[in-house]
Amino acid sequence: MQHKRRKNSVTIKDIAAEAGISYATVSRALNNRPGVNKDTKFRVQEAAERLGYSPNAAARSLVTRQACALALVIPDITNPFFPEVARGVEEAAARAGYSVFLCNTNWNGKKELSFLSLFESRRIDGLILASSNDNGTIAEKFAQTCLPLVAISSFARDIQCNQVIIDDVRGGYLAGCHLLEHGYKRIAFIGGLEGTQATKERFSGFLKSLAEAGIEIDPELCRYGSFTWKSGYHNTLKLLNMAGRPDAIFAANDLLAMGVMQAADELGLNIPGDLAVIGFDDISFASYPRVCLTTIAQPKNKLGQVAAELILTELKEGQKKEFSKIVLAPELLIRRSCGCS
Amino acid sequence: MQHKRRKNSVTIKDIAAEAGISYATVSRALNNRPGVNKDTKFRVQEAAERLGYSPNAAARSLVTRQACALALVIPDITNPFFPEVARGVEEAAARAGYSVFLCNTNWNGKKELSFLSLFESRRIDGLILASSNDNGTIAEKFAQTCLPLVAISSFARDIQCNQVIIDDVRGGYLAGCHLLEHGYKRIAFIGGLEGTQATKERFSGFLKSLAEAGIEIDPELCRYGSFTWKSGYHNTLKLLNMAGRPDAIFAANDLLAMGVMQAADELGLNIPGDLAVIGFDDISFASYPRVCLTTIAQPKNKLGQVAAELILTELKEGQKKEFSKIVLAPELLIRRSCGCS
DNA sequence: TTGTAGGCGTTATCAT
DNA sequence: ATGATAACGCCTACAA
Repeated sequence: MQHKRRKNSVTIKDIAAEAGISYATVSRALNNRPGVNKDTKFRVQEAAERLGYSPNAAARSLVTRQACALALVIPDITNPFFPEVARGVEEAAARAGYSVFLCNTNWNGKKELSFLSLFESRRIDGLILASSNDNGTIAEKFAQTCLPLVAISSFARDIQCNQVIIDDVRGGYLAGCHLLEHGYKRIAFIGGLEGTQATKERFSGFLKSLAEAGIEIDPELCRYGSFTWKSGYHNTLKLLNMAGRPDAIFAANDLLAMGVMQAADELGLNIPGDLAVIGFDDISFASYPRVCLTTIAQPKNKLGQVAAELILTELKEGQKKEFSKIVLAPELLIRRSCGCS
Repeated sequence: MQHKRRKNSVTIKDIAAEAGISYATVSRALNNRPGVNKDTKFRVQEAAERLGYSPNAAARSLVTRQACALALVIPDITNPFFPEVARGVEEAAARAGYSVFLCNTNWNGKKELSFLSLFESRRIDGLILASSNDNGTIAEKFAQTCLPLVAISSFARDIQCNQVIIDDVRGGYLAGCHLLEHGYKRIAFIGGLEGTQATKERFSGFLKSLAEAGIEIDPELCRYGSFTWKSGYHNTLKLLNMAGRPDAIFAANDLLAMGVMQAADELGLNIPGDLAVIGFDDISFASYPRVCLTTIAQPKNKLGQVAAELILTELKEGQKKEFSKIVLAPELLIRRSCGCS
């Protein structure tokens, strides 16, 4: 079967013919430009309706040089953190009449970079980037395109572009303080990949809280891996089998914290009775009664919204001379895993 | 500050000037069309590279009438079922050089419909629709646009369009059989919204398994609500406080099943000792040790991939005369909530 | 208030 | 193998 070309759609010229006027006027009428007679405008709208006219976005962007589209680049939509961000972005964009391209990089730097040429080609208006590359080398390349860009989530902080981030240091500090207030003394830390921005900053905030309490951390109690519950599980097993085992653990995200719980369960340790745990993120399952994890909540949806709005206003008002850096505050969300109530 | 127009980007005309040839030839060279001298082609590519050329997608779509973009319409990217589907769609699309617009409807029929005009305007090549509207009235409107369309997930089965679905009836049947094999006799059913396709079909398969075992269901044991764990929780509470309370529950999705577990926990009932539970979906948290839910797994990622590929081949080979209806098989995934091992 | 015409960056169809 | 040139559908001066 032959490939059928899409049926020719109706254009403003068709409308012009139908309404018996020039198509320039049709364009004006349809775009609510001033200086169009009230009832020619009415006739135009009526004709457009009748003919089932739909403006051709490609033609329009060709002349306006605007795609009315943003791109959202994230490592993995399957990770419970990102869907909420994505939803925030989508909502804010839709409200402003913008569409959003979903770009899932699968933690693959090459794929992430490959999106770049796509964006240039599509003349995307702006992009929101949660880079899979933590040291910012990829983000830097994106920044060089001059495309309105906002980087979100964790990555090298010194990169030159707009940023909307969570105050990870403060989050770590809050976590540490909460544990300390409960009287825990021997607190362990389980991070994601070592050297990673999120891990480092959450850890440093945590350290600060310890320092304020006059506690020096035992390096034995600091373990790293990846942001998965398996990693949290294995590290906890090791921690719990040590001579002087910890009485509390700060896990750098909720997935890790769930791994902590799993390990404790297996060893017959009660949470929070024998071991306290605090996480980071507040993914939806943290609130599930069988988990009931006390955690440092990130405003994920807001993160997405703010990021999108930042770009949108920049699109409207022109790029600023300086880059914006918006930092959102994390919040302690108390549930049961630390011994409260 | 004035709005700065995006800097004029380099076009094939610039390349033509640079290489000293006509821009028609440049176009040919860049698109690997036959009939271009080998080293003019080389010169063109070289010039393009040097000038930092990036083709203008809008201009191209204007003439080719292809946007090289799909749209993915889903009710809520935050629901753990959809991110996996989205990932499947994105991967398949990206492999074929297509981008995907993320359209989150928030279970809002109006917003869902509003996307329609957007798609027409953008001349989307095809769309994948998980309608929020279960009876198919919205999907029908989408189908009328003549846009290559594939409907996924649950909805009225008789609607005229391509479909990629999970065999919900079989899923329900598998669930029922598994419970029956364990010797449970008084099995309850907790669905989502009553009348909803997923709920109905999963229930009917479940009924069939009971019928084969010569068991007639007690209407008292069938409860409905919404696909949330709260709903599962409340319904289970009622079920468990009945005179002849069930010894097993088939929850029409995993979220509901988690609510079941929560209620059982609260009443001090052991799972699976005092009450067996089986779910549907296999969301990632079903495998978490503290949940360990036996469930009917849906191939979510595959669902997305197959849907995207279906559209993509239709785009390549032209629309078929008949609509495709691909039904994917669900699978029993045994964990601990029914008493196995 | 309305019409004319040029241009946005490509692809495609003619010639040459 | 290459070059003109006409679309594609729309916006926008500029002219009337």
